[in-house]
Amino acid sequence: MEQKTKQYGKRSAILACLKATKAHPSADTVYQMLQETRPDISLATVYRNLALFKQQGTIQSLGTVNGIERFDYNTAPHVHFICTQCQSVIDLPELTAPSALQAQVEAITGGTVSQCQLSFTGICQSCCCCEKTGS
Amino acid sequence: MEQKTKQYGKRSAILACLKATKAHPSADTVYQMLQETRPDISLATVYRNLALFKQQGTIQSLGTVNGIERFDYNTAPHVHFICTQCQSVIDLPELTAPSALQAQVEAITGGTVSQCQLSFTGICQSCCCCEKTGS
DNA sequence: AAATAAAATGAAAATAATTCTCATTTTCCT
DNA sequence: AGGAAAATGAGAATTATTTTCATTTTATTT
Repeated sequence: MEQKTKQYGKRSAILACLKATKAHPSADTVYQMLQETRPDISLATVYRNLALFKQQGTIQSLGTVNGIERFDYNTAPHVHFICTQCQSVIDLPELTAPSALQAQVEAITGGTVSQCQLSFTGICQSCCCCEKTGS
Repeated sequence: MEQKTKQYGKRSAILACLKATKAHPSADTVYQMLQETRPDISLATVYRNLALFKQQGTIQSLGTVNGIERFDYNTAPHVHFICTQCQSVIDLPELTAPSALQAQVEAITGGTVSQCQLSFTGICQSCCCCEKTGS
């Protein structure tokens, strides 16, 4: 039993990374964030584990922003604001997602609802003012 | 001025295709739907024009379903149900999108909202019953 | 602790949706 | 009609994501 660096715990490191941020990161962003503390984790492993967490329901996908999938540790229904310019995603905890409609949706469609997504897309405050330099 | 097949009107044919369907098609689906009547329209042109329409605000993107972008001629805020099994997207006109929240979102974020998306994800009725054959 | 099976990983190749290039065609304007 | 500007087709390029497979790590059994 030689003294060697712990090689495992990669899965939980990836999950912890998502838990620690509010940035709703992409797979590549998670990979880059981990590079500093866990350079032994490859991008493929990040992809694999994010897919696993998503399938398990441990995390949530917000869908894609600019063609890149974004993830959220918070699986409770909540509202997002997505800036199409800087691609930032922020939570709007002040507003409530209409998850109460889920029963109605199931009644209307005859299907089963597993997720509710409410998102507002636009230009965030910092991108707003930067834009005005164009005139 | 020889009698030749009309080569133009491709742009409007693409838009008309979107207008005519409730299927919220992808670029490739639009291309395939057009193949029958307008085999002179290439896939690149479909992509180009969908991007143009989207940028103009003529059409809307629902985001991606299974990694593929889906489009909607209806730009009014409305609710979608997305089946993760068969990838079908249906409108739920019975329910209203909470676009009234837009002012609140702008007040909270200090940004500008251009789009509101409310979607429920799950398994649709036909996929529900098919699933049960597994036991 | 040793042996074995099962799961996870890295590196790089493979996949596939989308975008881009550029030569050609079509449309628009006078 | 003539020329500029825009649109298009074909295919190459791009790129996020997935997959392959040999190797390493973890779990299990004794």
